[in-house]
Amino acid sequence: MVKLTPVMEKFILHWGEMGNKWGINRTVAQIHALLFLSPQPLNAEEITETLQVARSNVSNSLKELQGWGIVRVVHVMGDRRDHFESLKDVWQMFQVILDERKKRECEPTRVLLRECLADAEKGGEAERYSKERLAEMLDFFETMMHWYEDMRKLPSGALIKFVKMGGRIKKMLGLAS
Amino acid sequence: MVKLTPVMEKFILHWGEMGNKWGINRTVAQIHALLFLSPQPLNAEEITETLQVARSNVSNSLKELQGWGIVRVVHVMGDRRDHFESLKDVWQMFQVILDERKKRECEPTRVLLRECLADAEKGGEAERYSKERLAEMLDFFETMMHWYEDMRKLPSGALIKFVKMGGRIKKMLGLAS
DNA sequence: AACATGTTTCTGTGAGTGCAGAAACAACTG
DNA sequence: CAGTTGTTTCTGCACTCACAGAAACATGTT
Repeated sequence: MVKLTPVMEKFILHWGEMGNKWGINRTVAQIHALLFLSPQPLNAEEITETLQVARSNVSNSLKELQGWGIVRVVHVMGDRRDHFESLKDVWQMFQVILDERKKRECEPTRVLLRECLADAEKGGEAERYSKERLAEMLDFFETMMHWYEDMRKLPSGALIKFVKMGGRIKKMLGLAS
Repeated sequence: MVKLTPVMEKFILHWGEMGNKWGINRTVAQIHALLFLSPQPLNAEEITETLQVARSNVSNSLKELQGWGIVRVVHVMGDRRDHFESLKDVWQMFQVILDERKKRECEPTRVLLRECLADAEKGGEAERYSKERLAEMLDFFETMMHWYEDMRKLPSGALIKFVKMGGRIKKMLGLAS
């Protein structure tokens, strides 16, 4: 049995709320938080007991987390049950989440915007204004997505260094623009 | 009466779905999409008719959108009703949305992480591992938030230029790191 | 093959939200 | 100051989603 410390409990509950606001199921987020804070991989049974949720709920949520790619199965010697562990590297974790959201939500929007623009061509004058607005929207999406892909490709060390530069970016831009 | 073109309808429906996935009420997102695509400001009545939702729903959603700061009231000569218009600049719009989500969701998380770390100090050995993990998480949040604030401060032209540089960033980093 | 252990899918219930329509409220107009 | 028009808040229903528990399904063991 995993005994939650007060800090763990506090964080897990908050993470659940957060997840909720960003469109992620509360239990899924809680399990993620638990695994993130757990020094060892946990099996489904332990998660069930610790969070006091139904076994089936745990099972489904774990599948969801594996689908996102931030939790994976590992095995413990002498125990045939699956154990689960979260990515522990925060940078990597958010990178994976962003990748996934980009794929699930941004790509389809980009596709739809392209379709809309194509349709708008045929719509003549009636669609003129929409076309303008949606073209800007599409440009925004494509720009941001490209930019993200470029950043994504950097070796993670470089990316972190870059982000941590913070204010100094300003000067660089002064030169570059 | 505002007649929706096929393109408008398509986009509005999609935007509603999208909003949903990111934790934003469907009607709120739809109204936003409608105002975004509308060449003129619309009054609540028109929105009601166009989207076929209850008047009260429109009223509440508009208030929500104003709370986010992406829709504002304007007045039309000879008409005492409020009219509403969306920000039209996509960059500005997303900046406002990000600002708001940062304020509503990231700041509180940062605060909570700080509290957790303080609590963990008192927890001794039992909280050691949690403390490590949460410290990393906090570092991530603070780094990203600072970075965002720095970017935020750039004149918007510079920011856009910067993002559009895309791949060339890589070279700059080569020099800078 | 029976049993034991673990996992997944299915089903029904409950909680939370979204939303329509009514009622209350405010602001103007003649 | 009655009447008109417009806005906001309230109330309750409906729908969705989350989730518990049961049932079905696997896999391994003796």
